Amino acid sequence: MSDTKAKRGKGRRPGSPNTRSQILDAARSEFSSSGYDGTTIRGVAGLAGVDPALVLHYFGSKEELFSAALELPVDPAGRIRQVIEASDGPLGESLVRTMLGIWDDPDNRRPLLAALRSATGDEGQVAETVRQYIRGSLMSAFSHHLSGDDAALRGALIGSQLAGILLARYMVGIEPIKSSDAESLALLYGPVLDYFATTDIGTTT
Amino acid sequence: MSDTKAKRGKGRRPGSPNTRSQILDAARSEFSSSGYDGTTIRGVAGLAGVDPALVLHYFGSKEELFSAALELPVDPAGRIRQVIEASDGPLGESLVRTMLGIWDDPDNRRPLLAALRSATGDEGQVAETVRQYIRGSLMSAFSHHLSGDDAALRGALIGSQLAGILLARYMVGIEPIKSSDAESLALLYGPVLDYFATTDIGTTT
DNA sequence: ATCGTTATTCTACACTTGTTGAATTACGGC
DNA sequence: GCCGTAATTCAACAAGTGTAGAATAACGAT
Repeated sequence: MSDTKAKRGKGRRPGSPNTRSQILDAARSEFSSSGYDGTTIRGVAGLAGVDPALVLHYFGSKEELFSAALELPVDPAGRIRQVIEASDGPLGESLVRTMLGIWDDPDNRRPLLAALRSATGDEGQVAETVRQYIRGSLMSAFSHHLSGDDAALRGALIGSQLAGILLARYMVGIEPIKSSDAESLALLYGPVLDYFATTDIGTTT
Repeated sequence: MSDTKAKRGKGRRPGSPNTRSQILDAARSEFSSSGYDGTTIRGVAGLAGVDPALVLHYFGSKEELFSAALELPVDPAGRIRQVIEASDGPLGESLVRTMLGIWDDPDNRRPLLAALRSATGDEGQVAETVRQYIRGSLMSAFSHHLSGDDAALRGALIGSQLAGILLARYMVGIEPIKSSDAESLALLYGPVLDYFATTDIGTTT
């Protein structure tokens, strides 16, 4: 409680070397709140109380740091498949509930936000990777268990609805969606998802 | 057709001075595809075939250039109010149709994308302005003509659904939403919007 | 023809960025 | 106690950024 201005010299620090995870934590925080371009290695280092060079000593470059920060604590596509398989009734509510459960967990929130920010911005190669993941794994998780020709379309409809929730709740912060509890939102959006999943729709190009 | 390598000297150029709008056009293009941070004045200048200093001669700074590029050719909130007032029946379809009409117009697409990108990224002051516009004018345009206590909630639900469409169609590019024609999407999403607008929902905090 | 005004470029500055290499200190095994 | 290895900082570079000021050339009015 008394070393606020510790001006330490060069060499190695004594004590427990959990520095690497502190850096990762700081990186997640910065990436999720400022996006890829908006995040600077010096900023991450400062937040972790560490020299910028150390960040690059652990992770080789900014891109690698970003990839490491994106290593999600959960596998979203997997969880979605679980939910879809484990419910035979209307699954809309469960989907919303599960998704919000994941996003409301502070451990997941920041890396997920970082991923979504990079997918909606345009930050080169990594962003495109995230987008391909969304288009590929995530979307197929939605549509895999839907029958019929238009499974892809219905999966996309579901995905777009969920994406709208994320945007409103976590990115733009629209009330009352931002502050509602997850259960209320599940009840509100559930029927719509079921509608998308089941309703018959004409052929669409 | 033969001056591809024109290496012109210092002074003023002869001919028509529509340079200012060319710069604005280039700026819209860059901002919408690369976001605020990703866009460089030199890049804009290069795209407009002009010196970087000229950009700052017309618009005083990068932020002002951004604001100028955001000057939308349409007033979204106004159009929404129009649509809502001018239809007494189910307005879901009309809403989607109108919104996609605006976004599919190439004149609007880029500034709108630039705005949305800045709202979902975190680029400081201007981004916050856009977000406040969304939370304020846009949202109240949705909820203004809905009766009852929960008008704000229902407006937010509608807004989140529309936002999901934008994200899927224009930002991440999820098929088949990306390539469907506007009319099909209006038919698909319309009923859901009506559901949000009319269905009775319990008190939510 | 002259003159102020405007459009345009050139050059340069101060700053921030990602990244590198050398220097310094602690740790762990022998 | 000694030594390789890992952790950590320092100082610096090259590149790119937004921006400012001076210089030059064309325009419009008189």
